[in-house]
Amino acid sequence: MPKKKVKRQIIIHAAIEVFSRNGFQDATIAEIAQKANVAEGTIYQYFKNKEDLFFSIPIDKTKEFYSELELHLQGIHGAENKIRKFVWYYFYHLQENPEYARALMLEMRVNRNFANAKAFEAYRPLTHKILEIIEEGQEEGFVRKDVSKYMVRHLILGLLEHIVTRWLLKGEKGDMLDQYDEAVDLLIQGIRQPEEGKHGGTQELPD
Amino acid sequence: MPKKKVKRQIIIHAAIEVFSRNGFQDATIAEIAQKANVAEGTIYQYFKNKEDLFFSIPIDKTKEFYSELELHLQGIHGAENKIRKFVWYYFYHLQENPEYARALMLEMRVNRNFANAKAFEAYRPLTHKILEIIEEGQEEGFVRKDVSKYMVRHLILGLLEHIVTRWLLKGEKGDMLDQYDEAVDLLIQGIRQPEEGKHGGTQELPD
Amino acid sequence: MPKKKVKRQIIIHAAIEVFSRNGFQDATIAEIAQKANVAEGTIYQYFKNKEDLFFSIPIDKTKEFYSELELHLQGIHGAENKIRKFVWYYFYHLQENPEYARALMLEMRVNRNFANAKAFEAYRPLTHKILEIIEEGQEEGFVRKDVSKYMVRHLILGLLEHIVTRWLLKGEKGDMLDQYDEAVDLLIQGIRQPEEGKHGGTQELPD
Amino acid sequence: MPKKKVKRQIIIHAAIEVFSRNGFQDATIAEIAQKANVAEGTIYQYFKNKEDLFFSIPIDKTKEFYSELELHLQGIHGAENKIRKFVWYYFYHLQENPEYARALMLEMRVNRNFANAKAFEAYRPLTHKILEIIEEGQEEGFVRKDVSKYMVRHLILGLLEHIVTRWLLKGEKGDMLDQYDEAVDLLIQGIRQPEEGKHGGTQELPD
DNA sequence: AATGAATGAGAATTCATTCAT
DNA sequence: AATGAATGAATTCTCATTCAT
Repeated sequence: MPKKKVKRQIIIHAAIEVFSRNGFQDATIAEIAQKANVAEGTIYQYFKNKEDLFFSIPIDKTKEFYSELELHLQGIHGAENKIRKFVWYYFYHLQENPEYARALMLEMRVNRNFANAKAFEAYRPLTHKILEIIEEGQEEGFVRKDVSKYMVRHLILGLLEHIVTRWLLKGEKGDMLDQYDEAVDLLIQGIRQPEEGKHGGTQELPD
Repeated sequence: MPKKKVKRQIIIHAAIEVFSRNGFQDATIAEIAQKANVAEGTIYQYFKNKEDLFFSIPIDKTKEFYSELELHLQGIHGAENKIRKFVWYYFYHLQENPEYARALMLEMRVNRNFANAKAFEAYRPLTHKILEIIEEGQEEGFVRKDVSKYMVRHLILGLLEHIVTRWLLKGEKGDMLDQYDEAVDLLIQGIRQPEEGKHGGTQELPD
Repeated sequence: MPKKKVKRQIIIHAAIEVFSRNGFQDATIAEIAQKANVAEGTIYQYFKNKEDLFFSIPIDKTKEFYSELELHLQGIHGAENKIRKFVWYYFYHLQENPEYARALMLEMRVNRNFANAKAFEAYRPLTHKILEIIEEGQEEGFVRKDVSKYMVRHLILGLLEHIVTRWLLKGEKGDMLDQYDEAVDLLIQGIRQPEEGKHGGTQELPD
Repeated sequence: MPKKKVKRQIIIHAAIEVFSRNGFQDATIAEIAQKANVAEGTIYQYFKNKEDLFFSIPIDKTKEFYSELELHLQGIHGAENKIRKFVWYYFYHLQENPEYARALMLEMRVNRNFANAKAFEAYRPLTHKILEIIEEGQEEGFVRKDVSKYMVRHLILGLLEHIVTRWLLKGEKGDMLDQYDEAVDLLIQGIRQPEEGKHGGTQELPD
């Protein structure tokens, strides 16, 4: 790896730690620089400003997340299994990278500028992947077709993000993977195409 | 209402607007004071500090949210209908109060201190309510019993929060209630107790 | 004088000293604050920023300059005498206020933003006054009419500014008023309407 | 020209542009380096520091100014004509080199260190030249002898600098040479030795 | 000679909070 | 109770200069 890239990585690594511990606003460039063993000014050689550094985190980390996810999905057939794997890997990866998880869930996800930033682009492939799997599932007949694939994705990501967020706010106690079975169970049942002649449809809301 | 209470309300109202527009860190006491037509010092007569003011928002607003929700749930029988109503009202109320929604979703929900704050207490009845309904559903036999009620709640709140958050970040465009039907449909299917002899259980994850 | 005004004056006073000693760029708010015996933040209660403070100097000081000049011109008749007085007072006042002189000549006068600033407006009456006197002189028949009054002003102000600037750069040594006689003599001869049948007009430039 | 000299020239050229556009303080070595197509470090091979580079501008440019002026003065007889030529060339040259003019008038001329710097030495021949012409004029009997030659120079340079400075601050609009006729007219009348029996001397200032 | 990455001192500005009136 | 002037700590970012390659 070229030297320039290496130092960039070192800074990003330090940034993840500091941002994740203190949040964007309370993190200081001084501390990041110290952690990265570079002068404060050096950071500005690599990143335009604090926000640029902040948004560079997901770019790098999400690429890593995504490419590893692809690996894990290799050789798996059927949307159901892919979704199970996706859910499992989601928990697994964020649990292994709690600082990245915190930065992502507690900072990026609710940042007003994130959606505009180039950082968001890096996030795209990931959200697109799950959509692809959902589409595949709908074609297979496994996933409900009467509900938009986007809503299906909302259900999946909503549950995952909710669990991860709570885990983070509670101090990362316990093993998130313990929740894997129930979570995936609920999701699969929620999104699957009911077999013929199942239950009698949904009731109308009276009010 | 006593005069003291009124001024407190005025300040909170101004705070919601300012916090919601700028986020916690970028909101200034000066602006809130101006909006509330009081001197900056006055705010410190009613609230210990900026964070205290911030966390006082959900206390008041959530009480309002909760008591109105109770009203809407009056006379509704059966967990399914109650859940439908809950979902509907959740969307409805946050859509009607976008500034509160923003403060709640983008600021409170991910704030490290929120969970500890007394503000969180105010939030309890609400999250407890949905849990109650889930329990009722499990007793009725409508909601799956093989999955923890907490996980069921994660599914419901996760989806709702996810949809609301996206709506906020996208600039509050469109009517969230348009998504109500699909959302509730997915949820209900996901959490309901399958009838006897339905599908063949969940597959095992191969890997 | 109201308290607020007083403190403003104190700050401006400190600012004149510091700006004049170090120039705009090398002057620091910290030093000005210290000299004024206020906290750094206090300065920002009275002035928008460093430049605003800087440009506030001439506003106040020039008003003072102008009103005293008016006093000195009281009771003087004839453009010639008024011009003599103007020149004399110009030297006198700047010599008595060398810090203001330095700020004005070495900083303001060449500042790209000065012309746009509101500070420039304060300067107007002064430059307008001399124009008025020139006009009066032209009506009297004392000042040449074949040359634009603006050019006449350029001649007068050019000489004065040049002398003051050199005096400042040389370390404010000596008494500028020693140069008064010669300076005013040259100026008067330069701008006066020649009597009939004087010299043979100007030669043409050969090249 | 040796290669070394060429690169020095390139850097100075870039420096003139950047200093003149931004002023000394706001000009950056980085930008100058970029404009000159050299690395930042390279500049320090040719100049001790930023100020040294800054003060090197007049050295080179003034030599150029001076040698061209000498050329223009060739073959001109009589102090009056020489002064006319000097004035004309002053306007002409600075108008043709507005960036140099800006650096000279708005930066050098008021710089506290300029007078001490070696740069000032380069300026000498120029100011000495005009003094020489004035002396010649006094010997000829064309220029007033009752006024110091230095004051005469103040008058001339004061007017020229004033006009050029205003032209620069107003955005270099219009042709300065349009002002040549009036300017030189005023100057010539101001400095010329009055013929016998002219006006009755200067009045005394009453106050 | 040329490079350009690294440095780190330095300064303006903001703003929550206090407290005398 | 209300005010709002005063505070000063705290932080980002810039940029001239150096020096190893």
